[in-house]
Amino acid sequence: MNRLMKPGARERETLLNSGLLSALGVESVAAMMEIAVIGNLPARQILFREGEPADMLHCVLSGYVRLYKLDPDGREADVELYGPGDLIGASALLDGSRYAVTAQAAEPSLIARFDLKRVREIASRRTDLCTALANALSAQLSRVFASLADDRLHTAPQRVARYLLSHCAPDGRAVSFRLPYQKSLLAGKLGLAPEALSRAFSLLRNHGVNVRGRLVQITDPEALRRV
Amino acid sequence: MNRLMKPGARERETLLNSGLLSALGVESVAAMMEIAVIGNLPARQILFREGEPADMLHCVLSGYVRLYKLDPDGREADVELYGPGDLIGASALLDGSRYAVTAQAAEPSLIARFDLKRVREIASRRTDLCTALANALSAQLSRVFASLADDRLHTAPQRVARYLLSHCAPDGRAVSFRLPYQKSLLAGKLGLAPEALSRAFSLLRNHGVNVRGRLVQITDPEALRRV
DNA sequence: CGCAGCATTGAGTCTCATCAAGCGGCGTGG
DNA sequence: CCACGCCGCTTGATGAGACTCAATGCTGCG
Repeated sequence: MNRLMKPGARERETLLNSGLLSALGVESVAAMMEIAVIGNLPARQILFREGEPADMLHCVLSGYVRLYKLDPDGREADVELYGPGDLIGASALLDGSRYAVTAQAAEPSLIARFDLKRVREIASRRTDLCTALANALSAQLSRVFASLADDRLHTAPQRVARYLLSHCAPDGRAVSFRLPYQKSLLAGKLGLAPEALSRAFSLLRNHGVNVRGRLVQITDPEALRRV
Repeated sequence: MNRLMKPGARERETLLNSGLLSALGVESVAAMMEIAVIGNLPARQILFREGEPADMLHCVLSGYVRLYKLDPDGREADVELYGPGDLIGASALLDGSRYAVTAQAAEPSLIARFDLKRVREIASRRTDLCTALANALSAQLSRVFASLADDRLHTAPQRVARYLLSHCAPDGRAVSFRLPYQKSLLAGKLGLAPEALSRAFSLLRNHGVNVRGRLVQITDPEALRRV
């Protein structure tokens, strides 16, 4: 962690809009702001490792944080990718008090850290924080269920198509946008090797998808939906 | 649902030991008991379907409940398997108020149902219930992370070996036990076709595993660990 | 301008799903 | 008591998909 500091005006702003704090009453927000510590992470910095005692709750303010598990042989499998506003480490709220996964900054990132003991203590007094935590967890659980089913049901091009569609407006109009992160990260998030993602993109060229660098053009969302 | 009823003595006993209620104070337990409804499910009965508005929280008392997602073509992918004491539908606590998955009794089962609105209402007053929910969710999240990573990192025989080892004492002694459910269920839980599970078992015969019906003998846990 | 890292492409291999057929136990009904 | 049929499991053959390894292209940055 390069710099540790109390949240400034900009960080407070971002935190207020985050998934966790946005639903809280003013007093709980104040209590959480009180214990928040802002940290600036260089790319590839590890936040915590699988198996370590969990002592902090994290919230991404900017950048992306990758959660993965390690094989005995050192291979990695991404299980989740958190962006601005997302809460990290909630899976460790109680579960044995150990982190179940490793967290690593995927790019230079700004995060807020909360001492877990003090969060628990505040949550035991203020139900709005407690329900906000439960809600964040339940949303994350739904997401992971979706990932798992997606993995088991769909091929690589289908998963990529679904990802692209999830970033489109539901109307059938053509769109173009920038991928929010590196392709290798996206590959990991989708459970693919980078090569497989590349091949999927090139296959999807026949279905109305153009990719140049991080720029994606989708000329025919309907065709994509049929893949 | 065949029979709906208030919990009797036996059901109360089981509920008290369940993951959710075991951590609560007496008053919260009483409040939850008050709204609990016991239901007896025949095998294959659907508890709820993906996309339906979520109005109930469920807790397995006996039997097993399978959670899965459906493909447009009708193929199914299991995402979780809940046994006695497990909480179902917590993923819908708030998340859009819709069930993210379909739940089906895998065998004749006894479950407790709680009206979700009333659970939320109790939770907003009693933090012990709220934190118990959050804890249940966080444990489930960890489990699903583990499944997802396991899927992506390990082959079918390795996943089966890990499953078997998780049912052994950590000491290296030989053990034998009964599978708690059908093999086809286990296959789904591990993300495998039933044929793949069968082949995995036959491959593991060379590594100290004997299977006859639901009976599993593990003669050499160490060898299994090396698979 | 050159380098380092990411991305693409190709070839080969492995794993697993799928389809199809055969086996075995178990319950029902004759 | 036996015959039949159902269901779950096993086994075999096949094919598609995706990972690995390796070589090359591209890009952005110093």
